[in-house]
Amino acid sequence: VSTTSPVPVPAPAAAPPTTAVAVELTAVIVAVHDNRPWVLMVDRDGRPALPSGPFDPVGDRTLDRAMRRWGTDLTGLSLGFVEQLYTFGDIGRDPVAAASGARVLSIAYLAFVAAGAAEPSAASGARWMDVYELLPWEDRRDGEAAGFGELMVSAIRAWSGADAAGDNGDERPSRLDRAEQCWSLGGAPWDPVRSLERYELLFEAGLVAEAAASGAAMPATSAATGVAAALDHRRILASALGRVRGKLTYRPVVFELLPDTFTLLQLQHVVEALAGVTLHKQNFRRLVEGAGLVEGTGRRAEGLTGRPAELFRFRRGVLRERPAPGMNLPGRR
Amino acid sequence: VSTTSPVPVPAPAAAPPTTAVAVELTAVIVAVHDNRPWVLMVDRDGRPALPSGPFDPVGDRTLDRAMRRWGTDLTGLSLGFVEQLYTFGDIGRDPVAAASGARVLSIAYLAFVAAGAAEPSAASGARWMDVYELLPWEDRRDGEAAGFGELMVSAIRAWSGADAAGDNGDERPSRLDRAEQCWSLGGAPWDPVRSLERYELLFEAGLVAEAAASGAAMPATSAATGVAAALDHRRILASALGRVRGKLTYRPVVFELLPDTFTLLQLQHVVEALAGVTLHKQNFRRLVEGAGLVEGTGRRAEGLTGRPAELFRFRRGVLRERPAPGMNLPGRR
DNA sequence: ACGAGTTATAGTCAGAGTGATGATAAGTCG
DNA sequence: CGACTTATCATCACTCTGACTATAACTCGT
Repeated sequence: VSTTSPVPVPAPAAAPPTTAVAVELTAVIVAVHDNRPWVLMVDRDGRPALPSGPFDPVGDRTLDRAMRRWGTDLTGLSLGFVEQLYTFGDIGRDPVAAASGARVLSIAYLAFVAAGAAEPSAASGARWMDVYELLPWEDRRDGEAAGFGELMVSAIRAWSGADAAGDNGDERPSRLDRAEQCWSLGGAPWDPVRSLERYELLFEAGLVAEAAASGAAMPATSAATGVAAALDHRRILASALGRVRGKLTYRPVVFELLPDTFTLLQLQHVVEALAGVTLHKQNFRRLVEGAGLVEGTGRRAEGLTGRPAELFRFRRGVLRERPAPGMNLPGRR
Repeated sequence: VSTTSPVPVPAPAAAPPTTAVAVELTAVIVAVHDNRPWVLMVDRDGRPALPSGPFDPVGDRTLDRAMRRWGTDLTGLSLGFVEQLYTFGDIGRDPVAAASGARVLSIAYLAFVAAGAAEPSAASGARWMDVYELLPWEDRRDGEAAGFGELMVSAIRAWSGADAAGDNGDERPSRLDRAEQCWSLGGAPWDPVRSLERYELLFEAGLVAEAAASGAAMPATSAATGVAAALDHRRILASALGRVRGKLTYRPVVFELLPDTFTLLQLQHVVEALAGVTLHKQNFRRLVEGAGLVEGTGRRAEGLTGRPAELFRFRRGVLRERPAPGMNLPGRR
């Protein structure tokens, strides 16, 4: 079955590629205040859009560095955690560019800004926007169907039934299966991480405004389906949100969003804001302390009300002890 | 802190980017036979290389579809699971191209081919190569330091000490910390998922041949550090391996690598081959059955030796029951 | 000063999941 | 028929998880 070394025949693929396309960086810059996740958005033809910048093939030695430099310029803030997300390249994703024959590739990056940092420089035209204004169904902190409702569920049911009848063989999971898995319509628990799948399902079902080619029927804003963004930027945001939520569970990234010291309730609120679900308070405390993720400073917070809480800090030592330290979200597995 | 809608000022970033760079797709096509993971490689100037193909901005409507089409042509096999990995764009990654002023961006994809599928078409010049021939330290199935040895450990220790002395502030984790985490030098258990970090550490420490700019001192092949590949393809492979290992734990992707029915031992061997660690047999069986990942067909395997095992198949129903069904690797967390 | 309200923090308990080990079943091969 | 090999079942201690209860410490209004 195997040859240990490949034969020394030049493969056809080895010829240097010559395809030219436009490449840009797109940033999903996230912060958390006031129990809400915020994302930095600019305006693009009247719609909110993720900030994008050109990729400079001469000046930028690595993509990561390009992202860091440009993101810092844009926000005037120092970016904590920075990670490449995904490269988006569908032909229809930028209709304007497509019309002129250009193909736009966006390398999306995810970055965190610590709470308490300054505002973005006004010159950039960038503003913080509530993530759940764009993806309202992803926030389940106040009840299952908060802002989503049975309406949407039945719409999805009706739509997913449409091909269950057609029975596409049993290769790919049916739309019904996908809908059930995404929205926990069957017995399965809600999985915060699947935000991208949920957005894609809504898109396919024609329930988000972006799905209507060239601004047809749907309103750009609805309480249930949120505010439409430019191009495929809501898709990118949904993918970022899923990544953040997944990452939370096995890497201590939350601390990049918090000040150096914080109370356990603050920490819990940040996790809840990102995960879009509420957590059991006592268990959360036990978990993070028991896992050695945090350590108490002797000091206490300037209490607003109630018993003053101890201030904690991230305990770097965990990294040496556990390979995958993070916050457990309920119902994973 | 927040304005609900962004101000309607055209952001500087909204101007269409015009940067032109060469974009190619690079495939990490993986199969498992004989208790080993195999990757499809071609020859490139005498070194093994991952197959790469140009991205066609006109013909390919989506990146995923481009990958599928081209990968199928290349291998003559049908690709099961296909997933975008990462986009690599370091300026130094293709010295030949760089010399001529071109910047090459590779969008790397991971794809699986089921066992028992046919050989790749000979015309492509592609051959299967043992993944652990390229990344020998990633295979820990026969003992901790199999093929790696205390030598490498101390080399890394020496190197990582080099900046511990310099003490770069305590922003980024020190090299010593990184080395300890990657190789479980401290108390931490070995984490199969960190293959990319390990490769990058070896690269930085100058312990892999690719690190020597323009073929200086290091031999292209060594028992401990493996066979050097073209460009940054070993880095891409390491990143793919980490992704596969991670994915195993929360999504039932193994089954894409197996025939429709299989024995539990076969399943275990595939998981072990990919994870590079051995698993406890009884617990593995209990886990996989208890989680509802598989279901027995009544039939038994044509036993070679020993008691014949029952044949199992993947149980699609899990997807409806659990959000994140997968194989637990030891020592995660 | 005191009690109501609010938040922090410790403790307890049942059930699920995990790692390790032993015992038994069912084939093949000499 | 016995040695060998692999499959499969059962058990046990231990940790982790989810839910609940009780107590501590502070602010504020009266």
